Amino acid sequence: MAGVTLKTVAKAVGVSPSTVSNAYNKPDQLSAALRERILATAQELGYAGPDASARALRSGKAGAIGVLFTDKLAYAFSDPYAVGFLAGLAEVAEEFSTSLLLMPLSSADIVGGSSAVQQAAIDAAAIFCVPSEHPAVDILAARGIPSVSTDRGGHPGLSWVAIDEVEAAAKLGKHLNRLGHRDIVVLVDDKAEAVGETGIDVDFDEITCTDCEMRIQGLQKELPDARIRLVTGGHNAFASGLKAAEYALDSHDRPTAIVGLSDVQALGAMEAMKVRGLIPGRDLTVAGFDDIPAAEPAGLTTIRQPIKDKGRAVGRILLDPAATERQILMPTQLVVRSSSGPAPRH
Amino acid sequence: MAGVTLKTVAKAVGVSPSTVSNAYNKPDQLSAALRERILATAQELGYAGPDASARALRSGKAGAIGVLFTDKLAYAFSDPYAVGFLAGLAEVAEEFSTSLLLMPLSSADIVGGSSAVQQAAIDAAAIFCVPSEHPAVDILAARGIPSVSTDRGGHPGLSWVAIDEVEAAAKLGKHLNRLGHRDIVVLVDDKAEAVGETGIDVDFDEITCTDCEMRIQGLQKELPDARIRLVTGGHNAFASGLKAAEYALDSHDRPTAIVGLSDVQALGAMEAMKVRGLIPGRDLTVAGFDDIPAAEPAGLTTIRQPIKDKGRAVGRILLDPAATERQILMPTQLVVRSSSGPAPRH
DNA sequence: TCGTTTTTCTAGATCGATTTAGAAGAACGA
DNA sequence: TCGTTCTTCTAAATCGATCTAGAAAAACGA
Repeated sequence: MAGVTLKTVAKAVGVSPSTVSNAYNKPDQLSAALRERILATAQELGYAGPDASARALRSGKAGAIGVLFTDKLAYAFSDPYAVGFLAGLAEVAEEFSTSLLLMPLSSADIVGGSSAVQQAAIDAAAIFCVPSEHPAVDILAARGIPSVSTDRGGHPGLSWVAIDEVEAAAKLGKHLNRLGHRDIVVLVDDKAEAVGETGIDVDFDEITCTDCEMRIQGLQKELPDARIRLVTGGHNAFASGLKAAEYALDSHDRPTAIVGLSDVQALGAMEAMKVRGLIPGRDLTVAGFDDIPAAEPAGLTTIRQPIKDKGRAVGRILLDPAATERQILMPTQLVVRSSSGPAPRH
Repeated sequence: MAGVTLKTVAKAVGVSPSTVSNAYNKPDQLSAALRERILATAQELGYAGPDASARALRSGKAGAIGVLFTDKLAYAFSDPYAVGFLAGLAEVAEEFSTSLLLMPLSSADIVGGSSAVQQAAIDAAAIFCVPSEHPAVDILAARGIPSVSTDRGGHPGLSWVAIDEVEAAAKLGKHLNRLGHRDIVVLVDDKAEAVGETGIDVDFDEITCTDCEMRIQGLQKELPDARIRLVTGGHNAFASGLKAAEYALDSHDRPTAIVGLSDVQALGAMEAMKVRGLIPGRDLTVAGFDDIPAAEPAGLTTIRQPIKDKGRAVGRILLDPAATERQILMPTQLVVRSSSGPAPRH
């Protein structure tokens, strides 16, 4: 069973290893009859085709692109936004019959080389929602792996597919300003530490994610005279938004608007309101980012970004030789729904 | 930049390649001082650590487990059920700092060896919702890659983590029977061919997915005197459920109940009803399978299965040496919500 | 018929590491 | 002081293929 290699097959058929290799990779380099014979013998011997690692080593092609995907891989799947990106990327990958390698970027000792990012046999990489300062990004660069990020922060030459985060947030900020909101709580995700039972206030300096920083800046820009507080309930997820919103709603000075830096968090906030009998858009304004599918039925005001297209565009840059543009700015759009309304006058 | 290998570093430092290798892999095999010196020189030369493919070849470990994921990779992400599985799997993978390789099982010529399943450098594989007759599954077997399936259909020795599909469906069948439903449309997904503008009827023989077959059998078992029709709107997704349900609702003899073989399809059916002013549970009963997060707010009656646990269990079997059980049956549960009600008497 | 092209196949180098077995020297115990 | 054990390092084989250059045989054109 084990130990059947190209050589074994070659010997059995009575040809050279090169020929067996050609039978698999370059059918037009040998007669059809011989190829048939080789394939048949291979089958008999239980040879399952050229070894993947050996082929990858020799030919320099791994047939896979890596995906650096948010802080914790498992968390990523709790946000439909991230999943949408992956779907778009997968679509293109599929077209080029390339696999997607999801790499955890856990804290394994980076220098020791035992981290997944080091180990991964990949031809290229997509970097999704990982700040360009992250060591894993450096490793990719050091390995000379062509990468595309969803973040514009990196070196000038780096490829990216992104949105103008500041401008996008500014659109929402303007909307809230017009509605008269001057006291706003922003729900941010906190990757760094585990938050306890309840949400907590955070400082702007503590924000670890570049996108988040820029969105907050965008909001501030259009809400210069508003009080903007940052609250977190943990990593980016429905439950965290819920927790953080509960904290904000139950505090002595309740804001007039809650902005989730992602829709899942905003939806969590809506749930918290529902429990408290508060009606979004009337009692309190809620807004989010991304416009995930669940936002529409929930009536959530949000900033739409074409997430699946983002995934596709990244895939094209990585895989399609015809793709020339290496830095792509995607459009965003303010989608006003029932969850936002005028701030109650006092 | 390119062309810097272990040997280059070894020569630069003045030691043997083995020592450099040890510096990365077995720090206790050399003096700390030397290791330091090697790592520093490596950095200087722009050496990013041992080549992944070469290491994989020599050591026989790829550091990744493959995931064979439904027919079309991009579609898989449209079902939160599939995503939940992946999240569970990713959780365990992360724990063992192993990557997840999502392989498209497109129709590339299998024999030629250019398919992703052939190419993939993986240590083990998870097979999600791919029938055991699929050629890709055979390839994995031929390659001698340990695999775990979410389907019990394979060889007796094969590992799996599954639910009793027939029994699960029977629970729902019994529920519908008690409510008096005798005319039922089942929404199935059709992977084989592209369906046109509207849903179409399908025969039981045309069902390509083992799970689907078993679920239908389970329904039939508890609804012996009911008319059960199968309708498809395409691959497993909300839009397909919508399309198929529209077809069923607009036909001259409307059923009293619609069962989606997945929640996403059932939710699509609910949307079709909403458009037509029909109220689920009163005018028509709708039910699904999986109990995805969106099912609860929608009031969808469904069969719950612990999908994330399923992913975790598969991960454990593949990665955790301490895991001994190799065939695990997960529990299911009928969750009755407002979308199911008594069949209207005539 | 003879030189030329095409088809079919092969030898041997190579991809970049890891591993095994063992050498050289240092440290140790009595 | 001598044999023994540890520590530190190395030489050479090996993992399993693919690639380049070229040989042998067959087909071809005039």
